[in-house]
Amino acid sequence: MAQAKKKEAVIERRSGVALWRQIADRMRREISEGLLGQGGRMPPEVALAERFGVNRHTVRTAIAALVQEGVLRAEQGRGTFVEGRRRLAYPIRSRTRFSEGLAGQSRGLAADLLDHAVEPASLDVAKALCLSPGAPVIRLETLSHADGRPVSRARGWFDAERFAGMAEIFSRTRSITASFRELGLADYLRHNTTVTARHAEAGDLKDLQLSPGAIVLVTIAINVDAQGQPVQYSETRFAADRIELHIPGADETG
Amino acid sequence: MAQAKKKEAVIERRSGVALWRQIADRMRREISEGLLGQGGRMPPEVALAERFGVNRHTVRTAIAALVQEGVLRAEQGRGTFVEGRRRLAYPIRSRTRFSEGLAGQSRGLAADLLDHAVEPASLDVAKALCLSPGAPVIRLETLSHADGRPVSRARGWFDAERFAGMAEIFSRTRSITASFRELGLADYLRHNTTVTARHAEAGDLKDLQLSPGAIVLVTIAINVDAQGQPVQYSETRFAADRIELHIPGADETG
DNA sequence: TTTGGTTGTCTAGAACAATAGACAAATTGG
DNA sequence: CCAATTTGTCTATTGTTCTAGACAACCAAA
Repeated sequence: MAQAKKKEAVIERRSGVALWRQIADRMRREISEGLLGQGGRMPPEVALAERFGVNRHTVRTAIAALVQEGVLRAEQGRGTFVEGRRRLAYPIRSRTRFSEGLAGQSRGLAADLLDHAVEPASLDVAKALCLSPGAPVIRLETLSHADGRPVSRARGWFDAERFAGMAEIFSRTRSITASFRELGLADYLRHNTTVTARHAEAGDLKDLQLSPGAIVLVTIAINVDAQGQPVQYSETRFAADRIELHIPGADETG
Repeated sequence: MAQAKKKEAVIERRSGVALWRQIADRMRREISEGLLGQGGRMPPEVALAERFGVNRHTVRTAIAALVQEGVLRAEQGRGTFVEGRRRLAYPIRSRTRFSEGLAGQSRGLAADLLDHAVEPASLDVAKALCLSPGAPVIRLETLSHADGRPVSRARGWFDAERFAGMAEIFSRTRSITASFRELGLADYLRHNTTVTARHAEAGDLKDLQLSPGAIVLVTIAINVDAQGQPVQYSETRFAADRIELHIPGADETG
């Protein structure tokens, strides 16, 4: 029975996803769960190849991809080591603010303004913000980093009349909460959030520094002011391998 | 300029993901968003091939995969038509019950008990249920359908002392809420939920009838009774192309 | 220094994915 | 019936992925 391979057969052939990518995705996940690379050291390539039932070169391709992502570091003669950090928890609460949510878990929080425009509200946006379709809205495209790594890419819409100058203020304050405050909105609440997941699109792959096939968690949210008037409609894509969403129960919400 | 191809270049080559799979994933998403297949009819293969900048055969492979999934139906001489239904909304509230959540959106709700066992609590489970590590817990593996399609695969743990006979009762009632009620627990609350997303594993691919590379939304939740005592710890994998999670704001929670 | 274990590089061939073109088969509308 | 449109099938060719084996380069410990 020494002949029998130990492969776990979790790798599927002819699936349209290359073996090296399936293996890379699996290793990334197991590393993040602490199942692989305990003590910071990965098993040798030959052992991994045997475990997955593939050739050593296939494993090497997977490792190369994770090295490229910054998850692993390979040293000739010594071994392959885990570089990646844990997944950050992003809380979704009534009063969640992006920076507050991740503060304490990471350093170097930053949000960049990638693009902005004033445009007529689409049907979706108008409905969410309780405006007439075609009413002018400000659209902000932002990219947020934590620990020097990009974690989310957001697209937010605001009533252009009520929040004139939002883009300029945001590019200075780098925070939605601070920008609202400057515009006279002291407090706001998260009204509703929808969560989906999908494969990252080309633009997000680039901005979030993901590799093709990577997953993004998508939240679509509406924020309202104290009177219940919508002030922001946003769609945020989180790199699913860096962020997890935490939704506290009602008892913790207040 | 008639020569210039219209391809949208969202398809990446040499990415480890075959072109036909990228196209299939994209078409599935656009169909679910209503961008593709309006009126139930898909554009002809030649048009799709031109749009994605690939050969017609590549598009055919993608279509074949979606036909296999039940999203599309191809009829020789007539065209290709949309079979798939929209994504169901699964609300995450303090008092969400699975069947209640999807009731009204779908028919033929059903939960199957795939497997069950009494086993010693792992560290995670013990901590979540406020038990000592190693204390006996009941583990239920369930599969839920809506509209005849599998939508989620759940693994739940319960205190074996307090909820003795859970497995037998569940296989009869096919509902966690009803089972709790029979065991004397009239009401319970969702205490905490964590949401992540990842590629489906082999077991889930099969049970949820997904194709390799498909995405699952993973929720990890703790339910508590009226006294705040944990009664259930669960990990649920939702087929991300069939379900979206809805998290209402605090004002709607009560 | 020597030995064993590890990653890095190269070559060659087999398996799979994608392209190209041609034509068959079925449906629809004139 | 005929023509146009559409999906289905076949062959051939090219490029990418995976396998197989061999060996070099490097590190650590005996």
